[in-house]
Amino acid sequence: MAESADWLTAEEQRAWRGFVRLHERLGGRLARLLQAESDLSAADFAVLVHLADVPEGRQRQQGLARTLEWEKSRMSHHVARMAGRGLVVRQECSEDGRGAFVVITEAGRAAVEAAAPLHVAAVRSLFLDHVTPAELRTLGEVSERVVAKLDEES
Amino acid sequence: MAESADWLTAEEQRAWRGFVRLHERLGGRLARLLQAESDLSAADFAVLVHLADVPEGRQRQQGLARTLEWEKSRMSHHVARMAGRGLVVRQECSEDGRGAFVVITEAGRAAVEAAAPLHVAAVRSLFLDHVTPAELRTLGEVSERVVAKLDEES
DNA sequence: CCCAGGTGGTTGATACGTCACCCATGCCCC
DNA sequence: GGGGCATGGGTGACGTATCAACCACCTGGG
Repeated sequence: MAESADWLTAEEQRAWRGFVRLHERLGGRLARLLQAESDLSAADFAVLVHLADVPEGRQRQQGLARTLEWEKSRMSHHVARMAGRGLVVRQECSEDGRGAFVVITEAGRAAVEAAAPLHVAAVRSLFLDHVTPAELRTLGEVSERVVAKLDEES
Repeated sequence: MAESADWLTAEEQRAWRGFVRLHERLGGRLARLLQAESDLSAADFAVLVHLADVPEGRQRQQGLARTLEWEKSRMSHHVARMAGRGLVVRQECSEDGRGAFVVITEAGRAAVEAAAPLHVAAVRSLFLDHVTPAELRTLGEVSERVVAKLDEES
């Protein structure tokens, strides 16, 4: 993404490209750490954190998908893989014959409990430690505003 | 990613989660627009923009990979797919028997020239238009600083 | 009661990124 | 000048995201 036809001002470009790069690097780094230390992908981690935090450690698959803002297909594929690794199990839903619960296993709980503090520490040391509180607030405001705009236009 | 063990302050969490969500949404949205309007993935677009901007529209594969910060394997796979679609062609390198040039085709040039203004307009309307210049500057500074930190620690 | 449309979930195809290897060529130093 | 190592590149396997199609079940209106 360089200049081609009408492009952005220097400041716009700097901010936009910086933002993209930041997320790429930070995301990649955090994902690799999580994988190396806990053998979990970022997606695994997100699923397990939610399940660990919900009564009985189980939730309807579609509900989980909505919370994480995933497509149902992605959730289905992913749950299948996680079940294969013993992190969760599927459970039939008696109230709704179509439904399926996803339930975190003991192994899943152990994995997420081991991973969470490491992950938090990584977010801190790689990101939060290098940002001032004022900057952090600005970042939060901008993010919320733009996400809201994106949502209302969709 | 909710609370589990020691977690983040409310402000930290808001900023961090907002930042992640923002990138996910914005990235997804821009990618889908590019795909729908121009039949190019974000990766295709990045490759073509660079090739269109370089003398003779050709560059060594490894050089391209370094510019985009991709792994050589990813570049190899991707160039193969793009070549299959006629957006680029591979060319042998006479100075270095191992080397390969990637050359943009006329079709590739046409595609990127059609896509670029639409993409810029989308970045503006979905993101830049909702951020003040001061916020943009903060964003640029934070991004550069954190990326620099990440680079020096790797 | 039946059926039309909606919802929950699965599956298979395709595209993509990463990893671990492999091969060939270039380069350098003894 | 030959052996070892680095470099440029390709390949196949695997995990993963998306899309489209599909099936099963539920639900509401006639």
